[in-house]
Amino acid sequence: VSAGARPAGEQQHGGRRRNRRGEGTRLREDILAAATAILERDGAEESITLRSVAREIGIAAPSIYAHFADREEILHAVINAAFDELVEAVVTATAEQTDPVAALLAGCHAYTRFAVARPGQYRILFGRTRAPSMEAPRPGRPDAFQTLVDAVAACAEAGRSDSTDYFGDATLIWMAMHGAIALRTTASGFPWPSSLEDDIDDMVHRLGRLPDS
Amino acid sequence: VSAGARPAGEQQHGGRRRNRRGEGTRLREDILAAATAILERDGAEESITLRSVAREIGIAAPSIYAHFADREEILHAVINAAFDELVEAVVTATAEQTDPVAALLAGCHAYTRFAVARPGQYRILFGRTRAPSMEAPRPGRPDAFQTLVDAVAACAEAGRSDSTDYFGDATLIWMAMHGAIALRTTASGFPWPSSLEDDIDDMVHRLGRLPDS
DNA sequence: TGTACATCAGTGAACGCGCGTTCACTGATGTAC
DNA sequence: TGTACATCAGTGAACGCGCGTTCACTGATGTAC
Repeated sequence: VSAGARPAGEQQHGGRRRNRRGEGTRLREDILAAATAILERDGAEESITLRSVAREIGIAAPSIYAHFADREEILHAVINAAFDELVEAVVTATAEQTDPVAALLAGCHAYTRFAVARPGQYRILFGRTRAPSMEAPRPGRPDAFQTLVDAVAACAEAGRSDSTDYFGDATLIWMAMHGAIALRTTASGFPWPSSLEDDIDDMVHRLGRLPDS
Repeated sequence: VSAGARPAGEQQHGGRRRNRRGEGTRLREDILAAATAILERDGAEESITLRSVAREIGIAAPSIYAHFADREEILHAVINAAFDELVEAVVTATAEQTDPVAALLAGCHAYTRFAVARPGQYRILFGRTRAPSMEAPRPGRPDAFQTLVDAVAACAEAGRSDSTDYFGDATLIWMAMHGAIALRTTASGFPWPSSLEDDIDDMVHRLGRLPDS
């Protein structure tokens, strides 16, 4: 096949243009984005393979080795990116509210929204056999769980919650939210009597000891 | 190698004796038991393969086809067996108590105990992308979730719970329990402030609207 | 301005592996006569 | 009681597949002179 038989710029692997010199790191971002897209598309972390990622981008599988040592390193990068986004969403939503109860609820809703909007990423964060814990974040990075504890504390100190064990009650809220999210995803045939958002509200009110739920 | 070189009864695949005529169904049970053992041993449903099961029992992989149509059918059988055991544990524990609050708590603790004792089986029940729902049990079989709803109702009718929405509150309890169990398994690095059993108690009390938690 | 050359981004063929599944078979067990 | 034979439980070799990873390579891009 002569070069002229192809429209200008079309390459073998799906039309991707080779990066110019010095722009090699762009492929790294493409790989990460492709891995995340695959994860979101079919939900299973196992479908992120070197070959599926390469196919998605339109490159040859070995090209990935210039940017990641092995498959596991791609997964770690996906997990870290997802974690960063989740933390960002929770922290921002909480900080936007001035009323302490509204702040607590906003943080919890942001957490839930992330999980519902990106089930694959949420699952790879908290559905793995061994998951990254909510604590021990990278130093300097805000901590989503501490934000939740602080939000409960703020409610109590404003007289809006009867909680006396902020860490403990925040833990209960986190667990309950996770269960609500996970079962909604998983047991989709169950006749859920109310919306997920309402369930989260109820759980936060009762487990966070907010009066008049 | 002459037959005499082997101790009597020793077979190629790990010493398993061939079943006698009419006892062919015994291999079916062996396959199920092996699949369950593998699942419990390394937690991941993907490690149940025709070959790993065959290895575990000491047979040739194709022998499985006499008893299961394909790999998926083995998984279904494992899931059904696990579900039966879970339901049995919950229903029995609930029925053993006469006090309604004690009955509700006993059922929840039985659920939790099953999940902790058999994490692989619990996970294959409720951690899959598509899981069997708690409702729609096989006809004639007791229903674990209905048991939970009834237990909440019994508490309310005895004046021991302020619940007015038995189904809804039972759902919240189920979700919260699931979250507590799943995160304990998953985020093992988290500094859990209390025991899982205490967490379950707190959740049941607050979500089931039992006074003096 | 032109050209030789180093560099960088990426390729393509090949490897060994474990998998689900198929196929033609074997040989011990029990039964009919 | 003895023997031919049907049946049943299971075997072993082979298939095609997708995978992670390795290896020697290619050819466009930019730079030094």
